[in-house]
Formats: sequence, structure tokens, C-alpha cells
Amino acid sequence: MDAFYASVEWLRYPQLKGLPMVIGGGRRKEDDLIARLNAERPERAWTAHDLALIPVDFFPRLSSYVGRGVITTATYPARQFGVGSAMGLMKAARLCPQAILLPVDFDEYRRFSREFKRVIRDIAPVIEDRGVDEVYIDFTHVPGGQREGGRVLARLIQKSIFEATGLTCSIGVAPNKLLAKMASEFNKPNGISVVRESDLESLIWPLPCRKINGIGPKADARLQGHGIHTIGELAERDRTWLVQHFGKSHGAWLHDAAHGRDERPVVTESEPVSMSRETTFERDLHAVRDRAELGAIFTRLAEQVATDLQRKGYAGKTIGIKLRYDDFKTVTRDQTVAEHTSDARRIRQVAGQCLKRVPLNRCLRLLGVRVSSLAPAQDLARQHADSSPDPELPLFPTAG
DNA sequence: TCTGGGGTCCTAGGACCC
DNA sequence: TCTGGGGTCCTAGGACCC
Repeated sequence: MDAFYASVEWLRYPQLKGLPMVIGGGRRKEDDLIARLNAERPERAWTAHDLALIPVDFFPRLSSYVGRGVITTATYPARQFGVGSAMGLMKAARLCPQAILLPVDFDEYRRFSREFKRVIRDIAPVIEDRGVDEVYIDFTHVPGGQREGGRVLARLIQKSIFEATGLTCSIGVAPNKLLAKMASEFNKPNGISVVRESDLESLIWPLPCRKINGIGPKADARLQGHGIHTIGELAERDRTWLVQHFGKSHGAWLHDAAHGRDERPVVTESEPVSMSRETTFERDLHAVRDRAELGAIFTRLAEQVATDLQRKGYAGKTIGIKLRYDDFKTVTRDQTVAEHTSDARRIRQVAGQCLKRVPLNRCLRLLGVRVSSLAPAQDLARQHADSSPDPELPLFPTAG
């Protein structure tokens, strides 16, 4: 999806289009726009239907932000001031104080996410979820999926998404996921790009290695250290050389990726591996001095994970914590227990055991609780019934 | 006045078992 | 007395992605 968060916001607030705008944070004080409008602009009774009428000068500015949030999305006019994704909002406020600041509204983004995915699934059912704003689609067996190299189907999907949501997207069509992901970047926004195997040299090899999904800042820096800057330069290296310098698995993958080879299937369904909740405090907290506050946050995180597990129907048997010190160093501890659980008190209890194994002499800025080794709750219920038959029940209660 | 939150996957060492 | 060869599970950290 093109500039997904910003585009969803523009559906509600079209008056903000073209302005420098930043989405991020969430701890700003003036979160409830409507309540504030009625208090400060009582000339009319504002309702949720009037969002598009809110005067631009009413929106909070980056300069008013106080907190530890980061930018999740910056619009192009804001980027011209040097602000960008992942930058701290306080720093961004120095660079572009007049930019409009909207808090993230994940519920709304998720709502549109479900909607655009539903539209795609109705046309091409084999899709793989890649987060809130992205999917892989297998065109192979969709009727008409091969016409004009996939362009016809891609156009249909774009048109259907726009009609259903008012949002635009960019689609890359290619023989595999690796190339399709890169192709989807070629023609933004609202574009379609078809990349064939024969386009490798001309379209892919000139790109920087960083454009390969899976090469991040660390791997890129290492490659650059060997004088490898483009995918073409990476493709020139012997497979054995890459394996020697980057390990058996990673080296072989780098070689394949540079040659546009990728056999991964489009995976339509998968089980979650872990669920977690974490929070960065408004100010650094000390284990002793702020014991009560930390304890309350810790309990709340455990309750939130428990609620998430129960809502989604899972239980886990590895419970862990994550904490980040004031120097930004992060540590984790986890412990596996005999029985799967989704109980808040049990999670809190085991997480508390984990906390005892970690040095607490420094101030903390973040605390998190995680549950992994998940299993669907219904499977566990069945296994439990199998292994411990209830004497009150007949031995052969049901068929199958 | 730096640096979110929720994930996945990989590696590597140690325990433990056969 | 001087070092097997799997295999699995657990734990901690880190890279990477959206």
C-alpha cells in the first residue's frame, strides 16, 4: 500500500494533504480531537462526522510534542526537512517544528488492512500476509493471471482496492517473491512493474544491495567493507567466496539472491510463534526507587499478553521478559514451564522469576513480557482430555 | 531532548539423552 | 584417561522486517 498510514489519515483529514505531516507517538496530551474542538471552538457542535472540516491550524504541531516516540511515517513535504522513519520525535521537532503531528491509530490501519486484503483474496485467494500494509499474491493459477505478464490482473486488483477503500497500492509482478518485492518499489505510487528473469542485469543488478529484502544495515556495511555496493557486484562474487566470508547458509543465500533466485512459496497460513507486550516508560525507572510503578506496569503487561493469548486462542509454555537499560542495552530472560498457560497471574509469576535473574542496578527505560512455544488452546484441551480421562465420562464418548 | 512496538528467523553453547 | 556422534530442547542475543 502506498504511504499506508498517511493515506488512511488523509481519508479522514483530506485537508492535510500536501502538508508536512508526521505520524508517530501516542502519548501526546491532546489526543481526543473532537472533545478539544468542542471545548475550544464552541461555535458549533462538533461530531465524528466533521473530521474533514477541522481547520488545519487546529491540528497539533510537532513542536508541542513531549515524549519518547519515534516517527512511523513522514510525508514527503516533511521529509524535505530531513525528518524520516524511526527518527525520535523530539529530534524531528527541532528539524520541522511546524509539521502536523498525528498519533498512530493502529485500530484504524488494521481495519483498512483487513479490507484491502479481503478485496485481494476475493480475486486471488493465494495470498501471504506480510504485515499491515503488504502481501504476496500468487498469480499462477488465477484465471487471467498471465495476461500481459500479469499486468491485467494487477490493474484489476488496484482498481478493486481503490473502489473499496479509496487507497492506492503499487504492485510488482515477478517470477518469485524476492523479485516481486523489489519490483513493487519501481513504480510508486499507484504503479505496476513487471520484472522478468531476463531483466535481472538491467533492472536489478544496478541497485544497491540494501534493496534486497533481508539485507539490513549490518550486512550491507559488511558487504561494503568488501567493496560490494550493488547487487551486480554481489553477483560477481563466487559462491564459495561468499560462503567463506558470510557462512554456509547466509553466504549461499546472498549468492542466490543476487542472481534473482528464490524458491520460497507463498504461504497462506501460519501459526504464531510468540506474543508479547512491551512499553517504553515516559521517564527511566529504577528497580528500587520506582518499585511500585514498575510492578504495576509489569502486571499490566502480563495481563495484556494473557488477554491477547486468550482472544486469539493460544497458550504458551515459555515465558520471558525483555528489558532495556537507560544506556539502551537490551537483555532478555526466559523460562520454560511444564504446562502451557494463558493465565495472567501465572505469566506474571514466571516473568517475575525471570526478572530475578537480571541485574537491576541501572535505570530501566523499557520492560516487556513475552510468551512463546505457543499451541492452540483447543489442541491442548484435546490432549489434556486424551491423557487424563475423566472418570465421570464414559470411556468411548464420541466417534472419531 | 536521541533511539516504538510487535513480530520472525538464525546462531551458538550447554544440558541431556541414546 | 584424554575425548564418538548423533539428536532435541532450552536459553540469550542479534539481525531484520513492517
